[in-house]
Amino acid sequence: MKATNAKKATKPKAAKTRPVGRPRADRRRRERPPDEEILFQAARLFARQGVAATTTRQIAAAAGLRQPSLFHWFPTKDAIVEALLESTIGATLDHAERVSKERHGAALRLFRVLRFDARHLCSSPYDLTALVLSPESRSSRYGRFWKRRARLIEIIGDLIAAGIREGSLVEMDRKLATRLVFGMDEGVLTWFDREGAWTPDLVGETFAELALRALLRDPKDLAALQREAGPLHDEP
Amino acid sequence: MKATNAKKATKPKAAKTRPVGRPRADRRRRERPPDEEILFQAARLFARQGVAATTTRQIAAAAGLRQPSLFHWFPTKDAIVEALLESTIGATLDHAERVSKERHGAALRLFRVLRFDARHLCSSPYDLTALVLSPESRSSRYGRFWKRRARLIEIIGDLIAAGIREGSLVEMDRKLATRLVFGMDEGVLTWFDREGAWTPDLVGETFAELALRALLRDPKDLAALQREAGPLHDEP
DNA sequence: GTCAATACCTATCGCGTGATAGGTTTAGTC
DNA sequence: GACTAAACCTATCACGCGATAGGTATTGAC
Repeated sequence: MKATNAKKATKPKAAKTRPVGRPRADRRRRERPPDEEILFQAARLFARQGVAATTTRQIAAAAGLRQPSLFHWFPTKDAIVEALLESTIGATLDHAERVSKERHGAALRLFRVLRFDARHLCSSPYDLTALVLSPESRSSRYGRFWKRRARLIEIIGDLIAAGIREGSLVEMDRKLATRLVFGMDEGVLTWFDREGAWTPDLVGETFAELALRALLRDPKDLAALQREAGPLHDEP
Repeated sequence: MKATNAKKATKPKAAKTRPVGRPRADRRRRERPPDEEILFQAARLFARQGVAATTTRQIAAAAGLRQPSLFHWFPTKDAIVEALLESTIGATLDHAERVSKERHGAALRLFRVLRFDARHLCSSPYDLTALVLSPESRSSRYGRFWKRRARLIEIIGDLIAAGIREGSLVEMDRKLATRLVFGMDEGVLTWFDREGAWTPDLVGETFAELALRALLRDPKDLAALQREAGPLHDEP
């Protein structure tokens, strides 16, 4: 009787610290669940080396697994890339769709969309440098992501066109302007250092400030835009 | 006697159309010498697929050779990447060094450096999208290229700082401004279509115009800058 | 204790890769 | 015609890749 009770007192304690399943060869603690850890480490490696040059063995080792174990969580290497791409752009496109429909001047809407996107790129849990900017991701396999990205470009282009029509933005080739501005936006991915001195908010604000100074007929309007827009960190 | 003469009349004609060396299996004419054709086709494939995902068999087929023949012209696949990287940035850095030393206002010098670089990126004989923007090229193997690129960024940063000191450009975090402007510059690589409607000159001019509008204290100074700078196609 | 589910492991496969080795085909020189 | 250099070719290699197959080690439920 007494021996049985002593055994039961020991078991619940072990249950709280051990996940179900075979223990790993790599005993190091991981702060994320396995699928998220795989994505996190994959993104890091992709950003540093590119997708094709990153092997599944490297990803597995970085995530604390053996290479074939990756296929328990993702059906193919490709599926990892796809999951990373899908993890981006959703929030920023939703925000852009919402803001672009509001009853405000085009310049204000543009300002808010741009700074939100740049901040979002800097603060994603995953380092997306390689994925968004590299030709490796241009495959038709990721058509959904590229469609949504094209939609975001379209929204920005429409806002620039509306600003030109309203007279708040300077006359120019609206498509070329869209490309240049969006290039500066995504260009953030090539230099933003997640361990560096600049915060995502600061980058978002400064980028949008420069973009609007470039486009506004009268850059003195910028101060009013910044006031009306409010602090970036209040955007949902 | 006569038969011998007839034979000699035929040979000189063949000598003018046939290069020395074994004929290719792929008989199609190539407009460039073999090494240049390899670089051209490699750049095209790298831009579309990325470096690691492009095989030497693909490069060879595109250049009209068999795969091992590549190694007659380049010692390794890597050497192809290196040659492409070296083919860029030389002219633009020389120009930037020269212009940045001239006795003109910082804003004018900056304007000329920026538009030259953007045009240069658009008009390179090789499509460098994958090489300049992708992590694949970040290897220490290409240290020389990355040093020169850093020098270019430094020159632009110094010009921005000088403009801020002179009072022609707005006060702001000079390093962040440099990064954003250079991001727009290189971002051109992600969207410029060599078969498209925009010319390299137009892109160079428009990019520099937007960048200076963003940075100038008084954007009305832009017109004077454009006049003083003269047409981009006159830059050597 | 048995069984099922879960999360891993080791072993291995079929295939494709960059590169080497040796041979072939041409023009040019003597 | 013999020889050399140049520019190719075919054949092959050693290696590493993504993925499959089957087994192992744990928890939790009964």
